[in-house]
Amino acid sequence: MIESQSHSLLRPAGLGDALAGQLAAAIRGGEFRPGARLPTEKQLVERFHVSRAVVREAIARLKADGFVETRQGAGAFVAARPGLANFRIGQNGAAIPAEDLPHIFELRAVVEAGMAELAAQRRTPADLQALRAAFNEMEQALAGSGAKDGAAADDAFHAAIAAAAQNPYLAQFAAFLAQHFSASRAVTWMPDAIAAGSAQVSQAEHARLLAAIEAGDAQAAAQAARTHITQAAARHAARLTSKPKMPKPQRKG
Amino acid sequence: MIESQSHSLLRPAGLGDALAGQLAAAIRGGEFRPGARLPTEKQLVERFHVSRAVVREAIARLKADGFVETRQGAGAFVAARPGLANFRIGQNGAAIPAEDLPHIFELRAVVEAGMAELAAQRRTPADLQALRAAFNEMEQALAGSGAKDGAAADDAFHAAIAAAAQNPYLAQFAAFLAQHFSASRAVTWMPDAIAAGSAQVSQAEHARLLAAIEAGDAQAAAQAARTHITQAAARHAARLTSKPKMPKPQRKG
DNA sequence: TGAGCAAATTTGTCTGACAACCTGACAAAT
DNA sequence: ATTTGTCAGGTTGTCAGACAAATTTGCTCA
Repeated sequence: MIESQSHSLLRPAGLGDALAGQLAAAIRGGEFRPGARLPTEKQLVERFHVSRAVVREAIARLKADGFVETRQGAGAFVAARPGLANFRIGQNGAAIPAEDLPHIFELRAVVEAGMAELAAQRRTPADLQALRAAFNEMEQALAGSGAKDGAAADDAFHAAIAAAAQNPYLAQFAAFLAQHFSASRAVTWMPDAIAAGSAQVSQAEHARLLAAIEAGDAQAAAQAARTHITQAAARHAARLTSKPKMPKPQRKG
Repeated sequence: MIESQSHSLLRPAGLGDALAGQLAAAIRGGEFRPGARLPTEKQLVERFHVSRAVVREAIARLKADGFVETRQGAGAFVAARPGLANFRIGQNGAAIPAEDLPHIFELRAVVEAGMAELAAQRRTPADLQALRAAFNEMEQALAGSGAKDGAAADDAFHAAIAAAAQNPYLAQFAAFLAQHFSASRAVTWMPDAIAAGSAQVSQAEHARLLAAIEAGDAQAAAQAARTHITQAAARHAARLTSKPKMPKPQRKG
């Protein structure tokens, strides 16, 4: 019988989702080895007391997640490397455990440092222009011109570094990692954080990163990126401990 | 009308898979913005001339891939960051385009270098023991003792480096990247490749990597890892161009 | 023992029905 | 004028049954 996963303030997941989760856990737990055939749809229907449609949806999810492959007439089979078709941070929808954060930021530091190094080596005049423009927008956001969105400029700055590195996979992976912390970056650029000087510290790190890339100094760029992410991790951790300060839930419709 | 995606030597994908691919492409292509509502199931049924079951399976896939979120009674909505819940190399089941390989290996080099650096700093006596043991197994596979599986020892060697780095996310991501090239590593340790000296070159790179980690020399370890991956990329590329040499398809039941 | 074929089984797709939920419009109350 | 409650229509979630396409199994025969 499927155990309903109900998120405290959110809607319960559907049966298909729940069954997929259970089957994935069974595969991960070694109940089915790579290449092994899963129970037939009919068997799953009987075992879990759900309709065939639910079973098929669960299998569709498992296929998307790289856990199984299906062959019409034969069955569903555990993939050669179940679940390794995707790289994912954390479990579906669940918050990242706090004890994982240092490891994730360290992974980010490795990736961002490597990317900054390549950016310093490969940047074009157009890249530098984009970097400068984004940097200047952040400067204006700091000066309180009010018309500039610091967080968006921060995103643009990092996207420009990624473009300068000229490796789309590095860029995608860095963006993938960063999007897990987009809320933290947004907080960095809120009025209270700017007033508290937090954004200025971040911007000083950006300045060092920019200077190194402009100078074509790969080592300095890597080091500046490493420091920036290390400090971002500290800022993020500080936010987690200084719990609900919830300044203004400025919600844009 | 759904265009059938048929893989040249593989079975055609189902309609659900094909529809999911098209909807994902539409979302990626900007046809639906984050937060936008997708056409209703009924509309998709009419537009694509498929049954509702196919539509639902496609949506289940898109949910698993992080492209959409559904709310019962309301509809399916494009996720805040569509497709970014997972990081994936290549498209589902399709071979990685050759022109992407250099970029992927470069990403691997960045990650493996960062990991080797940490391993050199954090390795324990037990780590060194595991590294040595794996290295010795590869030596024996090279000497032709026959009882040792070079590819498995190669895997174990890299797993030991990952363990020494003491960052599970780095380890997982490195393994994720490496599994896309597991066939290439297996070829490195086949009798013909050993006879041709290819495995010896790889092992010499392992030796430098091991020496640097044993010496606790982080810079040398990073450099040795970078070189190893760069050479692995060259070996992989050479295999792609020297096409079907297909020595012996030794298939283990 | 191996080849050929029919029957059984399994996945893929379609169709129809009902349950649960959502949204927008409108009425009633404050 | 604003807030709350109700309801109709629409949408997703689940169930059930039927048939098509592909694979596996079992049986017969040379």
